[in-house]
Amino acid sequence: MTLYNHNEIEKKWQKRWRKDNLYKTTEKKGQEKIYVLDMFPYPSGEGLHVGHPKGYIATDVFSRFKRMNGCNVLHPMGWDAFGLPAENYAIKNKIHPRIAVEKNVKRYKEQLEMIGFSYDWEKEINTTDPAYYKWTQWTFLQMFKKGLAYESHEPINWCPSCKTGLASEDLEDGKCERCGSIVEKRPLRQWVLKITDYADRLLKDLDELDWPESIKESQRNWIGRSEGAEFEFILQTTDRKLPTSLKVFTTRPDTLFGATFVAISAELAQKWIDTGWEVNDEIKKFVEKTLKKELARAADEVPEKEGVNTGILAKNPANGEEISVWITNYVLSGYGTGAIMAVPAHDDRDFEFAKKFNLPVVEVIKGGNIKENAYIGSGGLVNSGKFDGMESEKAKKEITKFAGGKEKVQYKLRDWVFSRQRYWGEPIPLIHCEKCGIVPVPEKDLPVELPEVEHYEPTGTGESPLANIFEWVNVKCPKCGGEGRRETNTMPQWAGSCWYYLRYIDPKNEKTLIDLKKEKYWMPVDMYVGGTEHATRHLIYARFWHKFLYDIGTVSTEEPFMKLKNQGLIMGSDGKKMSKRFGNVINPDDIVRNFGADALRVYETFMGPFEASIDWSTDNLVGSRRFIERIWNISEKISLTDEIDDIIFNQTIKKVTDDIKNFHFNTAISQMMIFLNSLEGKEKISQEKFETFLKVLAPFAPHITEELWEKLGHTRSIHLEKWPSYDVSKLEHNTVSIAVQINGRVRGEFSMPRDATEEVVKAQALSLNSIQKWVAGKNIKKAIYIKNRLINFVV
RNA sequence: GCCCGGGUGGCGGAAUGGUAUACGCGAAGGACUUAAAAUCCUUUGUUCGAAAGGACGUGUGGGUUCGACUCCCACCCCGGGCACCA
Repeated sequence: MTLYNHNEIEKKWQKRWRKDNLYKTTEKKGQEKIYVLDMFPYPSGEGLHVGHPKGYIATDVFSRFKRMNGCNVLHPMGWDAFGLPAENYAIKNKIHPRIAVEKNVKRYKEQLEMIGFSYDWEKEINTTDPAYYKWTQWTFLQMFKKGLAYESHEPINWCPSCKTGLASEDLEDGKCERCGSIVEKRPLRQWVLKITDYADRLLKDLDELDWPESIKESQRNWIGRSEGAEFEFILQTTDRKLPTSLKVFTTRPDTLFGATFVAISAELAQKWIDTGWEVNDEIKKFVEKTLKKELARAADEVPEKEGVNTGILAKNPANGEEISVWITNYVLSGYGTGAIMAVPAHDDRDFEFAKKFNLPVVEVIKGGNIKENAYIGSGGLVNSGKFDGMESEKAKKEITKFAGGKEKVQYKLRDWVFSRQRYWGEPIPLIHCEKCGIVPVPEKDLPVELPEVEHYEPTGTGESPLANIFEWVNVKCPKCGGEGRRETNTMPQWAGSCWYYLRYIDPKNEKTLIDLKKEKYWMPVDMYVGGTEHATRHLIYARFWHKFLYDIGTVSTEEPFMKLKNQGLIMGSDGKKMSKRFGNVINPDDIVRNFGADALRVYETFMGPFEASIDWSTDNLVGSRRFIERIWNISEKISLTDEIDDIIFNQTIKKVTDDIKNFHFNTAISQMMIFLNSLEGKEKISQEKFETFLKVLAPFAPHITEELWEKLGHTRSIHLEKWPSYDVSKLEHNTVSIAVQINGRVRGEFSMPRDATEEVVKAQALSLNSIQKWVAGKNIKKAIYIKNRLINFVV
């Protein structure tokens, strides 16, 4: 018996596959295309741990399966390498980010190759390659020209440690998603993309996508659509500097008669002051204090409600009542109009505020006890004039009409803060000219390359380190030829990943972002696999970016990713997230060296359902290694005749075929184990059937199957073989075991030929000793017969 | 608070109305061996019983059904998303 030396065999085949370019993308006519995509990794300094390849293994199994089924498969890999992690790593280790990225990419690629993935490396891309980011910049320019990119000075989230502004998507519980620092608000000049223009389409088109419900739900929450109405309250004031009316948005127009005051945000009050509203010291101080607190406040902190009465009165458009206008710290400035109608009887927050400041609470919806709490449910109207008695749902429309409001839809989604005050990102291709204003860099001058710098540490001043490189910053204005300055902000980490799936199709293209003919062939992505952490970042940004490209005719589909699957996390063996911090990281290199890539691949697919989070267990991995080894050993029993159970054999082909399609890899492996167990103790195994078994195993364990395939005399790779079919007539045994139940409890069992009639089964069942004692002297009310499975007597 | 998932042996898990615990790990016993490792075979939900056999058993409590891990109602616990969004 020859020894199974996984290291030698796996290295041998990896080398051979590379040499033969075995996994080169094909575009054979008349064959189905399938685009199988992994969320490309961010090459960090730590290298891969065993959790990372879980998704890659799944897509690799799937791609290999599709190739064997005759499909044209596009299965590429690349590197998302701009952004904070690479830059922070570079700063910490005092090397240039470019060098750090090169080093990390090399390491990642080595690690991936050890696992035996079938990527077409001719398609490799890197978002930090100028030939790549040329087109990231190009798309930004198109957005700028369409008015979707604009400059803003609004206060935004600022990470004091990373020293850059952030998008709301980059926060986690009010902390910087990268470094965990508490994020502050800071007014900053910044570039913003109008993703809100796409809110309705981003929401609506989710319905068409074959994505996990939880991801779709996260996006729906994030987009946050609310239907309601906008009302205009006439302001009763003699101050001519004040607006004459105030708009509010509400989802509860049915409660309009219960509005007892109007609340506005401090930001809105400040705007009024800026335009000349004369205010007393108390109001002035309150606004200043509130604005200051808001800047310093952690994003998830909910402070005690504060407010001050402006003395201004507003006329309720429903009943003409004059109610007071308050400046408060609980109305959000960035949502709706920055002002609300407060209905204390039917809103928790307004109730709390009204109680604190002794404002009236008027019940307009029946159903609660408004002395104790706000009632936010629905019900019949009261105190609402002619609408008394009407149901709240109906009243929403009626009162909106009556009070001159208009129906309106609001979204929570905010525009995408798109600039970072950092070095390691795509330069924003704009030039500031004193005469012409903001001028786009002409397309022929793209890419605007990131210049070499001595110091790339962030400045913390709100300017990127690029601002200090005068020879780069100072340029001629492309429009008037006068003095100009380059935009020094760079793009966020997520920019490059918004369209990388298009670049894979044609990675060397210099003329256009994508050749539309090639795009039409491969898009959309048929199978996209990655982690759930991208639900409201990458997966929203990329959809937005793609829809924009669709609108300008660059791509042919409205959505980039038709089918999405999320792999579950592999946790440390201690149940904690695998991380250097907890010292529970398992390195795939060690596993491959000690147990083999095939064992790792089988284990990661066998450990549980693909979507489930499961703790790593090297003990359990041993079972997968044993499986591989048993196949090796059993291959020595091959002969011309065989004793293989035909039924198990055909069931195995069917089960593996169906399970790979559905990403049920764990049960596919278990079926192959059942097959292998059925060979145990048998002396004769035919080459033909064993080869078929190798073929269905090949996507999971590409190395050992290739080696055994060669040993059996083949010169062409097993991975180029056709996927086997099974004999439908040989999926079930001719004899079945029938369970006999009395009142639903199993009391006996016997064997029968398949498809026996009820009479025969009944007679046989009742003749059993074990059954007789249960039915003796009792009246059988009825018998339920489930063909080939069981018979149940009700006594 | 609202919205998604999920809860099955000692452990990872299988079964989507029809014999609960497939497959794997671990454990116990046996074979081989001078011995150990490796490998192979057997047993392995709990409990009562010498055995035959019985009772209990898929988070908890109810319901539908001849029959429920599976469907319905209520609740508890765990994981994730959103959250002063009017």
